[in-house]
Amino acid sequence: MLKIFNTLTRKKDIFQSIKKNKVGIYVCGVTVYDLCHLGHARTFLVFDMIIRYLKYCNYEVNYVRNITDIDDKIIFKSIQKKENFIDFSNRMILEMNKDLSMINLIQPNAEPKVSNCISNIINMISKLIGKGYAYIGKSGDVFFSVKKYTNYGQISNQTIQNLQSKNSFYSDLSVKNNFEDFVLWKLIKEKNEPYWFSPWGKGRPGWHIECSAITEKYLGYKFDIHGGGIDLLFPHHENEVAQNSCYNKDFCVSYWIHAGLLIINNSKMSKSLENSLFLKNILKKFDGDEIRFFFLSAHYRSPLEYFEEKIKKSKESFKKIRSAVLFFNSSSCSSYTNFFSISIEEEKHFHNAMENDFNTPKALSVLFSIVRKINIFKKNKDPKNVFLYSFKLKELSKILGFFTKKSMSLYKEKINKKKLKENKKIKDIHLLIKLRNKARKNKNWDLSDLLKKKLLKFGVVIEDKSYKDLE
RNA sequence: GACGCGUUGGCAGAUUGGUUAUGCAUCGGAUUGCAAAUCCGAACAACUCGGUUCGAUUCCGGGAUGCGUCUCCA
Repeated sequence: MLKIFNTLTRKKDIFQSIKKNKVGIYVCGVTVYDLCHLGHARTFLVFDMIIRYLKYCNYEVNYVRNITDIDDKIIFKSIQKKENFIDFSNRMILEMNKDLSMINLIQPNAEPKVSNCISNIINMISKLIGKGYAYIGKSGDVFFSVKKYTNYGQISNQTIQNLQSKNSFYSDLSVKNNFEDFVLWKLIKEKNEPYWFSPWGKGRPGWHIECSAITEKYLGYKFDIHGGGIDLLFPHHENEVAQNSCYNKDFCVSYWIHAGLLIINNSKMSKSLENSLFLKNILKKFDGDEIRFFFLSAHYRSPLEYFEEKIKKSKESFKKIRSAVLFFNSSSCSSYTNFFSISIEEEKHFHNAMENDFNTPKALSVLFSIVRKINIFKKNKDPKNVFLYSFKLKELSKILGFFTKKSMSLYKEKINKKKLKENKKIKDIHLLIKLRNKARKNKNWDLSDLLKKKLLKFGVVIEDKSYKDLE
């Protein structure tokens, strides 16, 4: 029985899908004003793991993740880079897809761009105005009237009275009726801003309305799971609930799942703090499976502190599992295929861990105990059990998204390259030694010293004894 | 100020009202031509103060402290 921590009820709820064997899930995606950072990677990896597990449990999953390609920061960045706004966001989307594919994420069933959903957004805003939940402010921008929605604060447990106002254009009471009201449609302020036509003038949607319109369009007013980073809980998700509930009174998300944040230098990782680590850069040092292991070795809801030493250590731990799986791949024995239906004790532990709100650290510890058993069976020369447990290890790892075809082939490629490099290095060293010996024989001391220095660069220390050593 | 989540060995990180998490690192041993890998064993733990209890790291309360959110953020 799968239990999931639901932010709405603040406890672990038993999972039950609305439609039998089907799950609709929406995850708030990236605002593409820069490259993907490691924080994005964590959130999407968490939901990737959740979706893989649901699929493993025989659910047909409809996974929707939006791309915010309209946003003040995107506009600002594109102007700064003197790049057309559309070109800039498209370039960032390409980069995002490239980076995310390297950590082997399941592709969403739909990945709508906000710019393709403007008509849905306009419809939703019109209806909200019609119902009296939204109004045109003094500035001409459209605002949501928070006080009209009596359940506001339900998911984030916030009350309007306790909110602190921040200074920005849209927090100014000269443009809207109440400070808690948030913007649904922004009119263009500068000539070079991108815009779309609307009943309220040329402009663009506010941030919160896009997710409401997209979930409505792709998943309807009732769906199973809504996810995102915990930093989106307030105001983003609170506002989404308000918008959708006012748009359709039967709106209901069964489970709200929030991923814990990646912490770096004792604070949340975000670009506004200029401490971001781009996924692209991390991928130069660690592969997809290693990054996956690093994230899954902490519970998905707890904050996770990042520093390089930590991921290096986790890479070392992961080696243990990887080498066992590689050994299995290289020694598969088809005569044991009748073993596939046999179950082992560890599978139960693994499933219990996953069913308990996706306890991946515990599930991983089960993998380690399988590895130990495999090693013992190897030592005891028990090939049947080596095969059985190795097979199970691989199957369970795959549930968590490890050892996909792509990640395996990338890893093999990396290893082969390394081997080639090693071989070349050894050849080079032998050649240099030969040349140096020749130079010494010819008493060409300058060349000999030069070659000695070159050898030192390869880590080879030359200690000459006498000419007798020379060949 | 409000709301939420934390504090577990050297590090990372699960779990639990009583009995080994797990991984890395350390120490001892086994295995091995050497090494790597592996196995066995050892040592090291619950922020603090109260309460409940036969028994609390776990439940309850106070305190300390860290992180997140409060209308741009995965």
